[in-house]
Amino acid sequence: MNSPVITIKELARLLDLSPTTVSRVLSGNAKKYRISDATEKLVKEAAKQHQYQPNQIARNLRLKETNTIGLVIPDISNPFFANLARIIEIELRKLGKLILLTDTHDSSDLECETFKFLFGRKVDGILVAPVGLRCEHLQRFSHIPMVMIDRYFSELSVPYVSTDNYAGAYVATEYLINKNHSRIACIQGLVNTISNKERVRGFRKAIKDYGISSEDIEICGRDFSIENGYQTTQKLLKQASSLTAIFTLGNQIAIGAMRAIKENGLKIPEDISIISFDDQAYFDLTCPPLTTIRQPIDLIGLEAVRILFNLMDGRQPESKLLPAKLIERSSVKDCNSV
Amino acid sequence: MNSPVITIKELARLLDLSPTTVSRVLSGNAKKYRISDATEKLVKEAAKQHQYQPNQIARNLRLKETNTIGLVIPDISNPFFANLARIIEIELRKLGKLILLTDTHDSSDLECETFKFLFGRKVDGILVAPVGLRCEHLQRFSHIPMVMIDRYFSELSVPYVSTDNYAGAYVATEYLINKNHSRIACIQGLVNTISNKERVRGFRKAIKDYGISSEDIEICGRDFSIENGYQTTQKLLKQASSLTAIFTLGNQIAIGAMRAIKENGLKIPEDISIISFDDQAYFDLTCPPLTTIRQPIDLIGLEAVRILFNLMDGRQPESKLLPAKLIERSSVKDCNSV
DNA sequence: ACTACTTGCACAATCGATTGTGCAAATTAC
DNA sequence: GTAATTTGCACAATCGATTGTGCAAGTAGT
Repeated sequence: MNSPVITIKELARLLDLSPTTVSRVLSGNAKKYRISDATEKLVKEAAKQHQYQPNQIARNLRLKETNTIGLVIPDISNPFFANLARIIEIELRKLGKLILLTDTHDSSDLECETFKFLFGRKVDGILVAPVGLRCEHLQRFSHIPMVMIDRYFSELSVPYVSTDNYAGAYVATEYLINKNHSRIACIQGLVNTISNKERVRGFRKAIKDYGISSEDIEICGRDFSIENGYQTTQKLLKQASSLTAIFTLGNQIAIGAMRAIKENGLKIPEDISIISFDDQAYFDLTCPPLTTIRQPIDLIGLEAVRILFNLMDGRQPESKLLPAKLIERSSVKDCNSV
Repeated sequence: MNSPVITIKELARLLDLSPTTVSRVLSGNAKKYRISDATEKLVKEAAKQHQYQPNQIARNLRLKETNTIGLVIPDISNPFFANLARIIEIELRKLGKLILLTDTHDSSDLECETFKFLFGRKVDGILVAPVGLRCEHLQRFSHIPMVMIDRYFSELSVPYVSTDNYAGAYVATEYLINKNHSRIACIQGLVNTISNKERVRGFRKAIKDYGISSEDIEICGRDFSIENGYQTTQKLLKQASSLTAIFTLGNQIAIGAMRAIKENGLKIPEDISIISFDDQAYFDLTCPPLTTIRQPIDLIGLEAVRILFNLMDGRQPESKLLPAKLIERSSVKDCNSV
């Protein structure tokens, strides 16, 4: 029986031709190498009949091109990254590339190991949302075309695409302040990641600009998980301060915070207000609908892919910070009207 | 300068050894081939110093093993699949495999193309949540180790791991009936997919077992999207029937349904009850908290990987249907107590 | 009929790692 | 001192596709 995989060599033997000729026909270079029309037709028919599929591994080795892009993400179960992955997958597929997906679970060590893997696989490029704590490995592999998404290191020459986290956080904080909140807690994500730092910076700047005492605010939390949102909020609420609003710096944190508030028998926004960075599809259905800062996820994905391909074509790296947008719902109480 | 990539051949030249010897040392076969301790040490040090990373493409070609698993998913932005992807990624990484991720957007054509791609890439195995409409391509490539997840075709000899959708839907329906609902709509997902069909079957069976007139129920909808949940619910509500409960067959459908209900100014569960297949992390925070049927996502992922590896080891295929669990919250009104 | 092209295809090397086998040199045995 | 082993490593083929080059056979020109 025919094995389910047929190679060019076998095809050639069947047709009594050389592998060279078969290869040339199948890669569309028949004319270029003066293969006769008759032979061309013969080869094509045989290929179809035997369902010939080129062995990409062999092509890759020879052509030094794998048509594969590494996608390195801290947590694919976070809807922000899942949505990002989706748009990126769509774009890359249009361009004939496949994705090697890796989830680093916010571990720099895993990320570093991942880079070695991807390098060994000879990916044509890498799209990475770095954990954000270290970057030697990014540096080390920066000879391969790479774009950072969401999180980045401005000190590296690697381009990035992200949200303008600073401005977004500023707007969110300003919004709270305009609603006359003054005792505000900010629950942050992974400390030291640029997106977190920028959001915190935006928060602080607004606080300062509006002359709010630094004693009336609190910045706490440690990562972007639901767990962190929950535990940090529990702690905040136990402090029995006169906290009036919480600004969560990620959608998962918001979930945890809401859960804790609910368990404490408090009402949003009557007892405590909440605003979150990073909108999600279901945030209009939570109790109450959540006011958020929406990041332009699709645009981030699109731009990242575009820039990556520019890089692969040898063009200049180019970074982008895209604007976030306030989505006003009803999780923030207007303390002016009291 | 040294190029950033060093090959075995170059390493060999530097050390004045043959590539053979270098290869043998680096793949840990020094003893087996009687390489002297001195040489072994020399090679290892040079490899470390030059940061040698084996070219996996070349190894793959020679060894016919890519350490890559194809993951084929209908929609990675659906949290159900994102969570599944995450647990699978974790398990596969433990086993030294990387994931080629593809999103088929619920298109059988794309799925078919995807299979060709994966075959060409010589993946060691495939984990697929098939679109579910056609399966010739699954058949055609069934010589490569493959496990279907979530959705499956029982007529194929390809093993699968999924939830016991029939039983889950039966329990959900029974729950509604016990709460004395009798005018129930069921908003389904992708018609003809096995998970949908099984859920509908469970629904129908419960309806029949409890003697509810088929005129009091309605089965509508077309796919697993938010959009479908929204539009179908809008239609249902416009019919001004005396509908008392909706059973949505997927988490995204539930979101759409809730949105439509809300926009129509109706209250859940006072005006209309809702129960959904497929629990999500945030469903305790929606307005109201949603009663759902939870699928054992982690277990599905774990089992799928386990079975796939058994297959790759040449052991027998084996399929599993895992139990779902009712998570009672407060989106279903108890009509008995009225 | 003899040279000059053109046509149609095959040879062989290559990509980087792996592996069965072979063969000197070193060691041991007697 | 010679034969028998053992030690230590290299040769060369292989995986499947690609490509620069070469070379017959066919056609055209005069």
